[in-house]
Amino acid sequence: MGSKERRGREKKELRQVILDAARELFLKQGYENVSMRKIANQIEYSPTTIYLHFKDKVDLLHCLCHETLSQLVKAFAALSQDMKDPVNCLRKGLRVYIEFGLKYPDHYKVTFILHPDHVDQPGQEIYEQTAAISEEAFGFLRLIVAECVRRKKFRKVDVETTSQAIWSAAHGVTSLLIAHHEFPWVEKNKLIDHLIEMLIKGLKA
Amino acid sequence: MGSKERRGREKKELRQVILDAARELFLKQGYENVSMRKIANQIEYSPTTIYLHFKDKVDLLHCLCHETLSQLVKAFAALSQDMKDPVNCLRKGLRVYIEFGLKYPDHYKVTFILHPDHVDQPGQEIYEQTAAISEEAFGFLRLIVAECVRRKKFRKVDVETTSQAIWSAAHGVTSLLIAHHEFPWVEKNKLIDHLIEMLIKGLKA
DNA sequence: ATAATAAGTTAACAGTGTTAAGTATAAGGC
DNA sequence: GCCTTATACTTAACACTGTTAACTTATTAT
Repeated sequence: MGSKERRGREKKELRQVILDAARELFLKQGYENVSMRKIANQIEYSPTTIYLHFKDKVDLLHCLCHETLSQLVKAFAALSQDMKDPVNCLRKGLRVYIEFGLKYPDHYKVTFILHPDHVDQPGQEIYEQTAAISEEAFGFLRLIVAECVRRKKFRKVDVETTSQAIWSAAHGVTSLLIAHHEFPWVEKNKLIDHLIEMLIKGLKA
Repeated sequence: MGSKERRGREKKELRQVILDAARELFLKQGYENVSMRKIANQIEYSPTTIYLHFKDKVDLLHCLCHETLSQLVKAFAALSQDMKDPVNCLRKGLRVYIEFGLKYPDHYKVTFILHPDHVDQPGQEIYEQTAAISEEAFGFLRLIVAECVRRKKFRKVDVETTSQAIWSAAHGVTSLLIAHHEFPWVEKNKLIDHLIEMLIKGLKA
């Protein structure tokens, strides 16, 4: 009867329980310092149960990554609805991006810092999915920059080059703050704001 | 007599052999995928011999970073001799930094990208050394930016914050060009120049 | 020659990701 | 009801990992 549906639902629930436990542990202790056994202990199942829901440890991280990337895209989508002030939209978008990275450093690492060739094998489903959603996210930046140029808020720069340069800068501060936390950084919000304003001033008409 | 010196020299030689093997393996397979046993196999010694020269695996990575940073510092030192046009000096310095990364992507990866966050344990000798040489390299950038502000080529920005923001941007484009080779980048020199000019325009008085 | 020192090794510990084989339990057909 | 079959989950094991302690071998100094 409906028992099949119930079992399928229970399976999905356990899957989510694993994802939640894994995310919490990854964020608290770092991906490398969390073992499958630790996750299993947390949810009070045997280690091998995880393998009934995920191919391996990397797959687990990728699913988390996909979850959070989707959130990033959603945040961008919400932002680009209101394009009355495209420059401010860009400002907010960059903030969202950088803070996303700082909030989910492990996810950011896998998606944007680690050599994708090491982690992903092209052709794998999860790889294509991640690539697609990344492209979708970058599309928002391209859109906003184009709007800034179209409305002559920015001087007549090449949209693609500018978008890539802006992404580079945003990625730079995000990844450095994540990876080199031993460096004597100035107050992080001050640094981020300064970088963003610098970029925008460098583009203004 | 001189036998003590010879033994000391032989010890240093083996140390360098280990470093070279480790760098090659780290670059080819990634830090996490290279075991002490793999390194030991490569140099045809037992795994524990490495521990006679390095405290642990992280120490090994730190020493490699130190080597790379020294090279970069030397390049910067040559540049900052001629400070007649500080803005152009900054331009050139950024070019040197980015092209250093693109020319020696392996070195750059190990030092600035691969750098795992659990590596840093304040109090350790090698930590202090790496921190010192990083500070030295960064000092050149700080110096140039300060000079730009002092001579009123730049508006009155905070030197430290600006320097950190500039480094972030330079690191961003370098690491992305290295790591995300599959992304449809515009012509790389165009991208680099555009970013540099954007930064400088955003700072000009 | 003998004692001391250093270099390098072997064996082991406690941990890792992952797989194959086994067990209990629930579902479906008769 | 009973039997078969599929599912959920566990146990045990494999081949690794970084690292330490104890041991052996070789070289030096007295």
